[in-house]
Amino acid sequence: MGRAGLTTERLTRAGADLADEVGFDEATVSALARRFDVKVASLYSHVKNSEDLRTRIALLALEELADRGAAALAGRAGKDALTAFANVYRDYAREHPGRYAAAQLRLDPETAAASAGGRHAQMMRAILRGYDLAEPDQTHAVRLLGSVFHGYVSLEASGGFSHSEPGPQETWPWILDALDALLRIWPESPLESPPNKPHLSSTRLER
Amino acid sequence: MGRAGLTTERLTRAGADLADEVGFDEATVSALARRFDVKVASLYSHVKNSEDLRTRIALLALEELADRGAAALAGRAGKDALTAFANVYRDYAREHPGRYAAAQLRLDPETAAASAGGRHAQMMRAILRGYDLAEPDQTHAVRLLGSVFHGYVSLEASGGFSHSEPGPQETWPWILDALDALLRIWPESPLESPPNKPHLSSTRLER
DNA sequence: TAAATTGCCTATAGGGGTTAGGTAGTTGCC
DNA sequence: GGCAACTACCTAACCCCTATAGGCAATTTA
Repeated sequence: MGRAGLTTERLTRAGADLADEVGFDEATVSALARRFDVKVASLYSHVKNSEDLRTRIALLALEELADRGAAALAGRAGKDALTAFANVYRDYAREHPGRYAAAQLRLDPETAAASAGGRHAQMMRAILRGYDLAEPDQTHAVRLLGSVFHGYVSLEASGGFSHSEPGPQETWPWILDALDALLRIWPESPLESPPNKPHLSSTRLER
Repeated sequence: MGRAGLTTERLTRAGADLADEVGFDEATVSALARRFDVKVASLYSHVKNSEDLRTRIALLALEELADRGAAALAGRAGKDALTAFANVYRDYAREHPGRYAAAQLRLDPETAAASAGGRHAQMMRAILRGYDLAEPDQTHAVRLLGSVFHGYVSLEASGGFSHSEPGPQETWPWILDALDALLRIWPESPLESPPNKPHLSSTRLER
Protein backbone atom coordinates (compact mmCIF):
# COMPACT_ATOMS: atom_id res chain seq x y z
CA MET A 1 0.00 0.00 0.00
CA GLY A 2 1.41 3.34 -1.02
CA ARG A 3 1.34 6.32 1.24
CA ALA A 4 -1.32 8.93 0.94
CA GLY A 5 1.03 11.85 1.41
CA LEU A 6 -0.75 13.41 4.34
CA THR A 7 0.49 16.64 5.80
CA THR A 8 -1.05 19.10 8.21
CA GLU A 9 -1.28 21.57 5.35
CA ARG A 10 -3.14 19.26 3.04
CA LEU A 11 -5.45 18.04 5.76
CA THR A 12 -6.34 21.58 6.67
CA ARG A 13 -7.01 22.53 3.09
CA ALA A 14 -9.03 19.39 2.40
CA GLY A 15 -10.87 19.93 5.66
CA ALA A 16 -11.80 23.42 4.52
CA ASP A 17 -13.05 22.09 1.19
CA LEU A 18 -15.01 19.43 3.00
CA ALA A 19 -16.51 22.05 5.28
CA ASP A 20 -17.65 24.06 2.26
CA GLU A 21 -19.32 20.98 0.84
CA VAL A 22 -21.00 19.43 3.87
CA GLY A 23 -20.91 22.17 6.49
CA PHE A 24 -18.35 23.01 9.11
CA ASP A 25 -19.91 20.86 11.81
CA GLU A 26 -19.97 17.82 9.53
CA ALA A 27 -16.36 18.25 8.49
CA THR A 28 -15.20 15.60 10.96
CA VAL A 29 -11.91 13.80 11.32
CA SER A 30 -13.64 10.63 10.19
CA ALA A 31 -15.02 12.19 7.04
CA LEU A 32 -11.62 13.62 6.25
CA ALA A 33 -10.00 10.19 6.67
CA ARG A 34 -12.54 8.73 4.27
CA ARG A 35 -11.76 11.44 1.76
CA PHE A 36 -8.06 10.47 1.79
CA ASP A 37 -8.98 6.77 1.86
CA VAL A 38 -7.02 6.35 5.02
CA LYS A 39 -7.79 5.09 8.50
CA VAL A 40 -8.91 7.65 11.03
CA ALA A 41 -6.00 7.08 13.39
CA SER A 42 -3.58 8.08 10.66
CA LEU A 43 -4.74 11.66 10.83
CA TYR A 44 -3.76 11.97 14.45
CA SER A 45 -0.08 12.07 13.47
CA HIS A 46 -0.70 15.31 11.62
CA VAL A 47 -3.42 16.91 13.66
CA LYS A 48 -3.59 16.91 17.43
CA ASN A 49 -7.29 16.28 17.63
CA SER A 50 -10.61 17.32 16.22
CA GLU A 51 -10.50 20.78 17.76
CA ASP A 52 -7.02 21.32 16.37
CA LEU A 53 -8.26 20.57 12.89
CA ARG A 54 -11.19 22.94 13.30
CA THR A 55 -8.90 25.67 14.56
CA ARG A 56 -6.56 25.24 11.61
CA ILE A 57 -9.45 25.52 9.19
CA ALA A 58 -10.57 28.67 10.98
CA LEU A 59 -7.11 30.21 10.74
CA LEU A 60 -6.91 29.33 7.07
CA ALA A 61 -10.25 31.00 6.43
CA LEU A 62 -9.28 34.13 8.34
CA GLU A 63 -6.08 34.33 6.33
CA GLU A 64 -7.80 33.86 2.99
CA LEU A 65 -10.43 36.40 3.89
CA ALA A 66 -7.78 38.92 4.94
CA ASP A 67 -5.86 38.35 1.69
CA ARG A 68 -8.96 38.97 -0.36
CA GLY A 69 -9.77 42.03 1.69
CA ALA A 70 -6.30 43.47 1.19
CA ALA A 71 -6.51 42.87 -2.55
CA ALA A 72 -9.88 44.58 -2.68
CA LEU A 73 -8.68 47.62 -0.75
CA ALA A 74 -5.63 48.18 -2.92
CA GLY A 75 -6.03 51.44 -4.82
CA ARG A 76 -9.45 52.18 -3.38
CA ALA A 77 -10.69 54.71 -0.85
CA GLY A 78 -13.90 56.09 0.57
CA LYS A 79 -17.15 54.44 -0.35
CA ASP A 80 -15.42 52.53 -3.09
CA ALA A 81 -13.20 50.86 -0.51
CA LEU A 82 -16.10 50.26 1.84
CA THR A 83 -18.13 48.55 -0.86
CA ALA A 84 -15.30 46.44 -2.20
CA PHE A 85 -14.32 45.26 1.23
CA ALA A 86 -17.87 44.46 2.24
CA ASN A 87 -18.37 42.49 -0.94
CA VAL A 88 -15.32 40.41 -0.12
CA TYR A 89 -16.98 39.28 3.08
CA ARG A 90 -20.28 38.56 1.45
CA ASP A 91 -18.83 36.78 -1.56
CA TYR A 92 -16.51 34.71 0.53
CA ALA A 93 -19.34 33.59 2.77
CA ARG A 94 -21.38 32.59 -0.25
CA GLU A 95 -18.57 30.83 -2.08
CA HIS A 96 -17.18 29.19 1.04
CA PRO A 97 -19.90 28.74 3.63
CA GLY A 98 -17.93 26.14 5.57
CA ARG A 99 -14.80 28.25 5.69
CA TYR A 100 -16.82 31.30 6.68
CA ALA A 101 -18.49 29.37 9.48
CA ALA A 102 -15.06 28.22 10.58
CA ALA A 103 -13.84 31.81 10.71
CA GLN A 104 -16.49 32.43 13.36
CA LEU A 105 -15.02 29.79 15.65
CA ARG A 106 -14.13 31.15 19.06
CA LEU A 107 -10.35 31.01 19.38
CA ASP A 108 -8.42 31.09 22.60
CA PRO A 109 -6.72 34.46 23.13
CA GLU A 110 -3.19 33.49 22.06
CA THR A 111 -4.36 31.74 18.93
CA ALA A 112 -6.57 34.69 18.12
CA ALA A 113 -3.67 37.06 18.60
CA ALA A 114 -1.55 35.06 16.14
CA SER A 115 -4.40 34.90 13.63
CA ALA A 116 -5.20 37.19 10.75
CA GLY A 117 -7.90 38.76 12.91
CA GLY A 118 -5.74 41.78 13.52
CA ARG A 119 -5.37 42.38 9.80
CA HIS A 120 -9.14 42.52 9.49
CA ALA A 121 -9.38 45.25 12.10
CA GLN A 122 -6.52 47.16 10.47
CA MET A 123 -8.22 47.04 7.09
CA MET A 124 -11.43 48.40 8.53
CA ARG A 125 -9.45 51.23 10.08
CA ALA A 126 -7.92 51.86 6.66
CA ILE A 127 -11.40 52.15 5.18
CA LEU A 128 -12.34 54.64 7.87
CA ARG A 129 -9.44 56.87 6.89
CA GLY A 130 -11.73 57.90 4.07
CA TYR A 131 -14.06 59.38 6.66
CA ASP A 132 -13.57 61.93 9.39
CA LEU A 133 -13.54 59.88 12.55
CA ALA A 134 -11.29 60.47 15.52
CA GLU A 135 -10.86 58.03 18.37
CA PRO A 136 -12.83 56.62 20.06
CA ASP A 137 -15.39 56.96 17.29
CA GLN A 138 -13.12 55.10 14.94
CA THR A 139 -13.05 52.04 17.14
CA HIS A 140 -16.80 52.14 17.53
CA ALA A 141 -17.15 52.43 13.78
CA VAL A 142 -14.87 49.44 13.21
CA ARG A 143 -17.13 47.44 15.45
CA LEU A 144 -20.22 48.70 13.68
CA LEU A 145 -18.80 47.65 10.32
CA GLY A 146 -17.86 44.25 11.70
CA SER A 147 -21.31 43.82 13.18
CA VAL A 148 -23.13 44.77 10.01
CA PHE A 149 -20.96 42.69 7.70
CA HIS A 150 -21.06 39.63 9.87
CA GLY A 151 -24.67 40.06 10.89
CA TYR A 152 -25.93 40.53 7.37
CA VAL A 153 -23.90 37.73 5.87
CA SER A 154 -24.83 35.32 8.60
CA LEU A 155 -28.53 36.16 8.49
CA GLU A 156 -28.50 35.84 4.72
CA ALA A 157 -26.72 32.49 4.97
CA SER A 158 -29.24 31.15 7.44
CA GLY A 159 -32.04 32.09 5.09
CA GLY A 160 -33.11 34.91 7.38
CA PHE A 161 -34.57 37.17 4.72
CA SER A 162 -34.75 35.02 1.65
CA HIS A 163 -38.49 34.54 1.80
CA SER A 164 -39.65 38.09 1.41
CA GLU A 165 -39.57 40.88 -1.12
CA PRO A 166 -37.46 42.66 -2.15
CA GLY A 167 -34.66 40.15 -2.48
CA PRO A 168 -31.42 40.48 -0.53
CA GLN A 169 -29.56 41.60 -3.66
CA GLU A 170 -31.26 44.97 -3.31
CA THR A 171 -30.83 45.25 0.42
CA TRP A 172 -27.08 44.81 0.39
CA PRO A 173 -26.24 47.91 -1.67
CA TRP A 174 -28.86 49.81 0.30
CA ILE A 175 -27.09 48.95 3.50
CA LEU A 176 -23.73 49.95 2.08
CA ASP A 177 -25.20 53.27 0.96
CA ALA A 178 -26.60 53.74 4.42
CA LEU A 179 -23.31 52.97 6.13
CA ASP A 180 -21.49 55.35 3.84
CA ALA A 181 -24.01 58.08 4.51
CA LEU A 182 -23.82 57.46 8.23
CA LEU A 183 -20.04 57.65 8.36
CA ARG A 184 -20.05 60.85 6.36
CA ILE A 185 -22.59 62.67 8.46
CA TRP A 186 -21.51 61.25 11.77
CA PRO A 187 -19.05 63.96 12.81
CA GLU A 188 -21.81 66.59 12.97
CA SER A 189 -24.70 64.30 13.77
CA PRO A 190 -24.34 63.95 17.57
CA LEU A 191 -24.90 67.70 17.89
CA GLU A 192 -28.24 67.44 16.18
CA SER A 193 -29.76 65.01 18.66
CA PRO A 194 -28.85 65.33 22.33
CA PRO A 195 -29.29 61.86 23.85
CA ASN A 196 -31.95 62.83 26.37
CA LYS A 197 -34.20 64.98 24.27
CA PRO A 198 -36.93 63.01 22.52
CA HIS A 199 -36.64 63.60 18.81
CA LEU A 200 -39.12 64.47 16.14
CA SER A 201 -40.31 61.03 15.20
CA SER A 202 -41.33 60.01 18.70
CA THR A 203 -43.50 63.07 19.06
CA ARG A 204 -44.84 62.51 15.59
CA LEU A 205 -46.21 59.18 16.70
CA GLU A 206 -48.13 60.65 19.59
CA ARG A 207 -50.61 62.70 17.73
CA MET B 1 -38.68 3.10 40.63
CA GLY B 2 -40.86 6.16 40.43
CA ARG B 3 -41.44 8.06 37.24
CA ALA B 4 -39.55 11.16 36.41
CA GLY B 5 -42.53 13.00 34.94
CA LEU B 6 -41.02 13.72 31.57
CA THR B 7 -42.93 15.76 29.04
CA THR B 8 -41.91 17.42 25.81
CA GLU B 9 -42.42 20.76 27.52
CA ARG B 10 -40.19 20.02 30.46
CA LEU B 11 -37.53 18.46 28.29
CA THR B 12 -37.44 21.52 26.08
CA ARG B 13 -37.22 23.88 29.00
CA ALA B 14 -34.55 21.80 30.74
CA GLY B 15 -32.72 21.51 27.44
CA ALA B 16 -32.71 25.29 27.13
CA ASP B 17 -31.36 25.67 30.65
CA LEU B 18 -28.73 23.08 29.92
CA ALA B 19 -27.77 24.92 26.74
CA ASP B 20 -27.32 28.12 28.73
CA GLU B 21 -25.04 26.32 31.15
CA VAL B 22 -22.87 24.20 28.89
CA GLY B 23 -23.46 25.62 25.42
CA PHE B 24 -26.02 24.77 22.79
CA ASP B 25 -23.83 22.20 21.05
CA GLU B 26 -23.17 20.37 24.29
CA ALA B 27 -26.83 20.27 25.25
CA THR B 28 -27.18 16.67 24.05
CA VAL B 29 -29.92 14.14 24.51
CA SER B 30 -27.55 12.15 26.69
CA ALA B 31 -26.75 15.08 28.94
CA LEU B 32 -30.44 15.81 29.26
CA ALA B 33 -31.16 12.21 30.25
CA ARG B 34 -28.47 12.42 32.91
CA ARG B 35 -30.03 15.58 34.23
CA PHE B 36 -33.36 13.81 34.72
CA ASP B 37 -31.58 10.72 36.02
CA VAL B 38 -33.20 8.65 33.34
CA LYS B 39 -31.94 6.40 30.54
CA VAL B 40 -31.35 8.04 27.20
CA ALA B 41 -33.90 5.94 25.35
CA SER B 42 -36.62 7.24 27.63
CA LEU B 43 -36.41 10.66 26.07
CA TYR B 44 -37.28 9.32 22.66
CA SER B 45 -40.91 8.91 23.70
CA HIS B 46 -41.18 12.65 24.14
CA VAL B 47 -38.81 13.96 21.52
CA LYS B 48 -38.41 12.58 18.03
CA ASN B 49 -34.66 12.84 17.95
CA SER B 50 -31.77 15.12 18.72
CA GLU B 51 -32.63 17.59 15.98
CA ASP B 52 -36.19 17.75 17.18
CA LEU B 53 -35.00 18.72 20.64
CA ARG B 54 -32.71 21.38 19.25
CA THR B 55 -35.50 22.78 17.13
CA ARG B 56 -37.83 22.96 20.10
CA ILE B 57 -35.23 24.83 22.12
CA ALA B 58 -34.78 27.24 19.22
CA LEU B 59 -38.52 27.86 19.00
CA LEU B 60 -38.71 28.42 22.73
CA ALA B 61 -35.90 30.96 22.55
CA LEU B 62 -37.49 32.80 19.63
CA GLU B 63 -40.74 32.95 21.54
CA GLU B 64 -39.15 34.23 24.75
CA LEU B 65 -37.17 36.80 22.83
CA ALA B 66 -40.28 38.00 21.02
CA ASP B 67 -42.17 38.26 24.31
CA ARG B 68 -39.44 40.35 25.85
CA GLY B 69 -39.29 42.48 22.76
CA ALA B 70 -43.00 43.12 22.84
CA ALA B 71 -42.85 44.05 26.50
CA ALA B 72 -39.99 46.45 25.82
CA LEU B 73 -41.80 48.13 22.94
CA ALA B 74 -45.01 48.71 24.87
CA GLY B 75 -45.48 52.44 25.35
CA ARG B 76 -42.28 53.39 23.58
CA ALA B 77 -41.56 54.99 20.24
CA GLY B 78 -38.70 56.46 18.27
CA LYS B 79 -35.21 56.12 19.60
CA ASP B 80 -36.56 55.05 22.93
CA ALA B 81 -38.18 52.04 21.29
CA LEU B 82 -35.11 51.30 19.21
CA THR B 83 -32.87 51.29 22.26
CA ALA B 84 -35.18 49.26 24.42
CA PHE B 85 -35.66 46.64 21.74
CA ALA B 86 -31.97 46.41 20.94
CA ASN B 87 -31.18 45.97 24.61
CA VAL B 88 -33.60 43.09 24.79
CA TYR B 89 -31.55 41.25 22.19
CA ARG B 90 -28.26 42.02 23.82
CA ASP B 91 -29.40 41.24 27.35
CA TYR B 92 -31.05 38.02 26.31
CA ALA B 93 -27.91 36.86 24.54
CA ARG B 94 -25.85 37.62 27.63
CA GLU B 95 -28.27 36.08 30.10
CA HIS B 96 -29.05 33.07 27.93
CA PRO B 97 -26.17 32.35 25.58
CA GLY B 98 -27.34 28.82 24.87
CA ARG B 99 -30.88 29.90 24.10
CA TYR B 100 -29.60 32.73 21.93
CA ALA B 101 -27.36 30.35 20.00
CA ALA B 102 -30.36 28.08 19.56
CA ALA B 103 -32.39 30.93 18.14
CA GLN B 104 -29.82 31.12 15.35
CA LEU B 105 -30.48 27.55 14.29
CA ARG B 106 -31.47 27.25 10.67
CA LEU B 107 -35.09 26.10 10.57
CA ASP B 108 -36.79 24.49 7.63
CA PRO B 109 -39.23 26.88 5.94
CA GLU B 110 -42.47 25.55 7.44
CA THR B 111 -41.10 25.46 10.96
CA ALA B 112 -39.70 28.94 10.49
CA ALA B 113 -43.07 30.18 9.27
CA ALA B 114 -44.75 28.80 12.38
CA SER B 115 -42.12 30.31 14.65
CA ALA B 116 -42.04 33.64 16.42
CA GLY B 117 -39.69 34.89 13.71
CA GLY B 118 -42.50 36.82 12.09
CA ARG B 119 -43.19 38.68 15.32
CA HIS B 120 -39.59 39.83 15.38
CA ALA B 121 -39.88 41.34 11.92
CA GLN B 122 -43.21 42.96 12.84
CA MET B 123 -41.72 44.54 15.92
CA MET B 124 -38.85 46.00 13.94
CA ARG B 125 -41.38 47.45 11.52
CA ALA B 126 -43.17 48.92 14.51
CA ILE B 127 -39.95 50.60 15.62
CA LEU B 128 -39.50 52.04 12.15
CA ARG B 129 -42.90 53.69 12.33
CA GLY B 130 -41.09 56.23 14.45
CA TYR B 131 -39.03 57.14 11.40
CA ASP B 132 -40.00 58.27 7.96
CA LEU B 133 -39.39 55.24 5.81
CA ALA B 134 -41.56 54.07 2.95
CA GLU B 135 -41.25 50.71 1.25
CA PRO B 136 -38.93 49.30 0.14
CA ASP B 137 -36.65 51.27 2.44
CA GLN B 138 -38.52 49.97 5.42
CA THR B 139 -37.74 46.37 4.54
CA HIS B 140 -34.13 47.21 3.97
CA ALA B 141 -34.03 48.99 7.31
CA VAL B 142 -35.55 45.98 9.06
CA ARG B 143 -32.76 43.89 7.66
CA LEU B 144 -30.17 46.43 8.68
CA LEU B 145 -31.45 46.42 12.23
CA GLY B 146 -31.46 42.65 12.30
CA SER B 147 -27.94 42.53 10.94
CA VAL B 148 -26.57 45.01 13.43
CA PHE B 149 -28.30 43.51 16.45
CA HIS B 150 -27.35 39.97 15.59
CA GLY B 151 -23.90 40.83 14.32
CA TYR B 152 -22.96 42.91 17.33
CA VAL B 153 -24.33 40.49 19.87
CA SER B 154 -22.71 37.52 18.23
CA LEU B 155 -19.33 39.20 17.83
CA GLU B 156 -19.47 40.34 21.43
CA ALA B 157 -20.35 36.83 22.55
CA SER B 158 -17.47 35.29 20.65
CA GLY B 159 -15.09 37.71 22.32
CA GLY B 160 -14.63 39.61 19.10
CA PHE B 161 -13.87 42.99 20.62
CA SER B 162 -13.36 42.28 24.27
CA HIS B 163 -9.61 42.70 24.15
CA SER B 164 -9.38 46.30 23.08
CA GLU B 165 -10.24 49.74 24.34
CA PRO B 166 -12.77 51.19 24.75
CA GLY B 167 -14.91 48.41 26.16
CA PRO B 168 -18.02 47.18 24.38
CA GLN B 169 -20.25 48.91 26.91
CA GLU B 170 -19.38 52.20 25.24
CA THR B 171 -19.71 50.94 21.71
CA TRP B 172 -23.23 49.64 22.08
CA PRO B 173 -24.88 53.01 22.87
CA TRP B 174 -22.71 54.60 20.20
CA ILE B 175 -24.07 52.17 17.65
CA LEU B 176 -27.64 52.80 18.74
CA ASP B 177 -27.08 56.55 18.45
CA ALA B 178 -25.66 55.98 15.00
CA LEU B 179 -28.58 53.85 13.88
CA ASP B 180 -31.03 56.41 15.18
CA ALA B 181 -29.21 59.22 13.40
CA LEU B 182 -29.05 57.19 10.22
CA LEU B 183 -32.75 56.41 10.20
CA ARG B 184 -33.63 60.03 10.85
CA ILE B 185 -31.49 61.46 8.09
CA TRP B 186 -32.02 58.67 5.60
CA PRO B 187 -34.99 60.09 3.69
CA GLU B 188 -32.92 63.04 2.41
CA SER B 189 -29.55 61.39 2.45
CA PRO B 190 -29.56 59.59 -0.93
CA LEU B 191 -29.93 62.95 -2.67
CA GLU B 192 -26.75 64.23 -1.09
CA SER B 193 -24.51 61.55 -2.56
CA PRO B 194 -25.13 60.31 -6.09
CA PRO B 195 -23.88 56.71 -6.20
CA ASN B 196 -21.34 57.26 -8.96
CA LYS B 197 -19.73 60.49 -7.92
CA PRO B 198 -16.74 60.02 -5.63
CA HIS B 199 -17.37 61.93 -2.45
CA LEU B 200 -15.28 64.26 -0.41
CA SER B 201 -13.40 61.79 1.70
CA SER B 202 -12.01 59.80 -1.18
CA THR B 203 -10.53 62.90 -2.76
CA ARG B 204 -9.24 64.01 0.59
CA LEU B 205 -7.15 60.86 0.75
CA GLU B 206 -5.47 61.55 -2.53
CA ARG B 207 -3.55 64.64 -1.61
C1' DT C 1 23.34 -1.08 3.72
C1' DA C 2 22.13 -0.63 8.62
C1' DA C 3 19.90 2.62 11.56
C1' DA C 4 16.70 5.99 12.41
C1' DT C 5 12.62 8.03 11.17
C1' DT C 6 8.28 8.55 9.20
C1' DG C 7 3.65 7.16 7.56
C1' DC C 8 0.07 4.56 8.07
C1' DC C 9 -1.83 0.48 10.20
C1' DT C 10 -4.70 -2.67 13.80
C1' DA C 11 -6.82 -2.91 18.06
C1' DT C 12 -9.29 -1.02 21.60
C1' DA C 13 -12.12 1.97 24.43
C1' DG C 14 -15.52 5.48 25.33
C1' DG C 15 -19.34 8.62 24.20
C1' DG C 16 -23.48 10.24 21.71
C1' DG C 17 -27.66 8.96 18.61
C1' DT C 18 -31.29 5.81 17.56
C1' DT C 19 -34.41 1.84 17.28
C1' DA C 20 -36.81 -2.45 18.81
C1' DG C 21 -38.96 -4.66 22.06
C1' DG C 22 -40.06 -5.49 27.09
C1' DT C 23 -42.05 -4.49 31.76
C1' DA C 24 -43.80 -2.11 35.35
C1' DG C 25 -46.78 1.45 37.04
C1' DT C 26 -51.21 4.26 35.98
C1' DT C 27 -55.70 5.23 34.21
C1' DG C 28 -60.29 4.22 32.81
C1' DC C 29 -64.23 1.53 32.41
C1' DC C 30 -67.56 -2.00 33.70
C1' DG D 1 -62.70 -3.89 42.69
C1' DG D 2 -60.68 -5.92 38.83
C1' DC D 3 -59.23 -6.17 34.13
C1' DA D 4 -57.82 -3.81 29.81
C1' DA D 5 -55.46 -0.35 27.72
C1' DC D 6 -52.17 2.83 27.99
C1' DT D 7 -48.12 5.31 29.60
C1' DA D 8 -43.49 5.81 31.25
C1' DC D 9 -39.44 4.05 31.45
C1' DC D 10 -36.32 0.18 30.80
C1' DT D 11 -32.58 -3.23 28.54
C1' DA D 12 -30.13 -4.48 24.62
C1' DA D 13 -28.15 -3.69 20.46
C1' DC D 14 -26.14 -1.11 16.60
C1' DC D 15 -23.83 2.73 14.16
C1' DC D 16 -20.78 6.72 13.87
C1' DC D 17 -17.21 9.86 15.75
C1' DT D 18 -13.18 10.69 18.81
C1' DA D 19 -8.98 9.25 20.80
C1' DT D 20 -4.79 6.47 22.36
C1' DA D 21 -1.34 2.69 22.28
C1' DG D 22 1.53 0.05 19.98
C1' DG D 23 3.23 -2.24 15.52
C1' DC D 24 5.18 -2.81 10.89
C1' DA D 25 6.84 -1.28 6.60
C1' DA D 26 8.48 2.30 3.48
C1' DT D 27 11.70 5.98 3.27
C1' DT D 28 15.50 8.75 4.46
C1' DT D 29 20.15 9.35 6.43
C1' DA D 30 24.77 8.22 7.61
